[in-house]
Amino acid sequence: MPKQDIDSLIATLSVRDRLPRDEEAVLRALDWRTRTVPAQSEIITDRSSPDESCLLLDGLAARAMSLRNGDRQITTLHVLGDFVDLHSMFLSVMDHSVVALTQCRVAFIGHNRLREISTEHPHLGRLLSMMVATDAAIQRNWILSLGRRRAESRLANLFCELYRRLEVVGAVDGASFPLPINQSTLADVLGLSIVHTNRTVQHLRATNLISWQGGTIAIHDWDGLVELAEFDPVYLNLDLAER
Amino acid sequence: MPKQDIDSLIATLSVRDRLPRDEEAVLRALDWRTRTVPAQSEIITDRSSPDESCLLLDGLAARAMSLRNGDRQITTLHVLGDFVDLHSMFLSVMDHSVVALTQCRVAFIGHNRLREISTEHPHLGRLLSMMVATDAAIQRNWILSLGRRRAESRLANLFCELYRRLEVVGAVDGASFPLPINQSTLADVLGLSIVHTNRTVQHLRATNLISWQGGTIAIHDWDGLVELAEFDPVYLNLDLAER
DNA sequence: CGCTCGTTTGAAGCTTATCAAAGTCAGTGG
DNA sequence: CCACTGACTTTGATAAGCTTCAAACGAGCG
Repeated sequence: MPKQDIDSLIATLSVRDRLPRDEEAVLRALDWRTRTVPAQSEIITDRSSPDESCLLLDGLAARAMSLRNGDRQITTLHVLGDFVDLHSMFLSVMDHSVVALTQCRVAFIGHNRLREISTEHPHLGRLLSMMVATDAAIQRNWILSLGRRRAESRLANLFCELYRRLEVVGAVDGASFPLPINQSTLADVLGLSIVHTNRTVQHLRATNLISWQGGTIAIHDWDGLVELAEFDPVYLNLDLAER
Repeated sequence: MPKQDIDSLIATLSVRDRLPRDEEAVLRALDWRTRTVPAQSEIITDRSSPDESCLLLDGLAARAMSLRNGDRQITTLHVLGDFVDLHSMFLSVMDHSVVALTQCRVAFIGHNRLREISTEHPHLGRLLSMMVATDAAIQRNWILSLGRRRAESRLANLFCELYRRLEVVGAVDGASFPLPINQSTLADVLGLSIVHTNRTVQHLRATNLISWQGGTIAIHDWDGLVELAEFDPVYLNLDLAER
């Protein structure tokens, strides 16, 4: 695996806790098994019992769950630097699937190996648990969104969150960030119909908060977006972030 | 602390993983600081930075988040045996508050002590992480509910989940379990208005799936409730449960 | 007995879903 | 070079689900 591949994980961790040199070295020295998966493919199957966990090196992935009628809900979006299913190390059977929304590069590492390094380096083990907990905090914010925010605020919130998370791993470009998904997928994140998702996006455009073309979101009015979203990044746990 | 107080934690853990005698002994020997808190009081304040975690020994508690307009969303219900904010061990600032929905007995234990025993007993540390991960799985199911299930199915799902979780800690009585909250609180769980919550409850009664009086839910038709809810308990991670 | 809190009912309105069709655009083959 | 195709976005019209407001009802309590 190319050396810089692990950089986004290092960035994700070190913005949230101190990451000593030796622990960083341990992570870099791990025997990651990398793979490239095509867009729309399943990285991890629902109801399976993986014996390894998967780090996202590049691309956009999602946890997805479905109802019998085919309705799909995406419960978390994953960006580079995210451990996509550390959860499977602690839960024996997957309660959801993980799908690649774009082409993704991923790196696998065995649960046994992760358990070994957690025992040898307890602080590193705690960092892994912190990622699980951060994940859960992101999910809680999404529960608040789905339960109590209306469509527009919900979408604004998503854009704010993605901007901040992508910023951490150096994947934003000024006030723009990549979002190479279609509105049908976005609807599955928002818990809305495609039609209403489209109308909601159009309204954010019309009020000049954002634009969205060619798979890129440009934020034109960050303060306005934050206001509409009632966005407070505490839940992202970015304590050591510079701002 | 009376000896049996910790039993519900032991039950919660041992239904999900093997819990060796010595680890159980470690948990029982911990220097828990117990407290009784009145209904409606805050156990942990939003935006605070606790240095201890809180185990629920008795009663019903909830993670709560609010919007500026006062709308409240409950993101997780906690029952006896649940670690209410293990998350705070890994996240420095609380992204939500924890409130007692009924009078609660709780037991606090310092984060430092938890870190010590996690280092000395790595498997026990992993059990703690498993509780965080189980919590996250419960939240994911709730995201699916809020995003894609309509009110009736959402409520049915909640009742199925609570029944199974309370069963683990021996808090059900036949086909009944305690739910000593009012419909306003239930509305905050479901992400609905009080009025619609009331109508949804009445519909479950009218179709003879459940009854609800005096703070007790009686399930009259488990299979019907499961069917309506599309309830699949995989996400509760009850691997070692007998059924 | 009158209060208060919680539940229930009714009516109107808003947000979002559903259905159907048209518009746009990039890619493809004739 | 142009018509065709298929995926995606956009628009319009109607309906369903849920919220809001207002008021009545009921049980427990000082």
